[in-house]
Amino acid sequence: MSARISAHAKTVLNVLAEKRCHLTAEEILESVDGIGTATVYRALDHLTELGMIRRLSLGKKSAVYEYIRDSHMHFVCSRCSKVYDVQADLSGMIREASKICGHHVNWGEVTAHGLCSACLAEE
Amino acid sequence: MSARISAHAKTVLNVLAEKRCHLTAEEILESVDGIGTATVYRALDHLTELGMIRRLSLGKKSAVYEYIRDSHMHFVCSRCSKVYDVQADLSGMIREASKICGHHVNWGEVTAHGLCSACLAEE
DNA sequence: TGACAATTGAGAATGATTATCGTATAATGC
DNA sequence: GCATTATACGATAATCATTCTCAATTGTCA
Repeated sequence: MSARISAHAKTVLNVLAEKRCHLTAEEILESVDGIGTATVYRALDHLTELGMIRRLSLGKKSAVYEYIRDSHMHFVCSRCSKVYDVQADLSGMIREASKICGHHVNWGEVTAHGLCSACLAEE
Repeated sequence: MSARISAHAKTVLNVLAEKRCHLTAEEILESVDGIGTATVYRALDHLTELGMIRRLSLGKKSAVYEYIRDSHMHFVCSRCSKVYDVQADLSGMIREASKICGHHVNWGEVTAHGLCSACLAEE
């Protein structure tokens, strides 16, 4: 893996950095212009390997990618499938996990599942 | 959704309960006999909705399912993609998350990513 | 400039999951 | 027990995200 970042990969990175949220490959594909599908997927893989973005599998659908900014967790509604960002400092938990599990932990992913307040109100 | 569990769904549930680990739909399909693909997927969906098993998207490949037993987290090696179970009581964290996020949290999923000790040794 | 490596896009291929649909089985009312 | 209805089933087609292939283009650097 080379550490070089092609112009197209930079564009993809900028999209993720500017829209401050998780996007699917398809959403990224729509917001850039004149970049092919394979190239977007390749850029996402490359940036993930470089540790500049993260890939998350939150639901049954496509994976989402997000620019690494601050430590936060996700809440996924089991009913409407909407994903919410939840600000929470996970560093202590990651450190803890690292100690327990006996492997070298780079980062941690915390996802809460349940019923979001909007869906709860409807019921 | 009916709360009834068909004979085939019971078989699927038993497989997950006996092998005490996360299995893909395909692995389950292989270890049962005379149950069609669609039926296994239907059973997995149904059991997930009933809250008897959990669906996890841990890597880039297929989803895995696990019988709900105790609270633990997962470690996924970024190099070999192997998944390790890590015993850790997450209840405190879930409670915390519930408070912060303002939604109704049913369960939480914690996944650590990094280099497993086996891969670390090889490098 | 020339040679070799890396990147690209179009489209085919893959692989997991879901939908369809005719049949089989189970549940319910009588 | 029998008729009626709802559910579950399997085979297979369809879908959809993602990856692969490959020829063409572009970038790198001596």
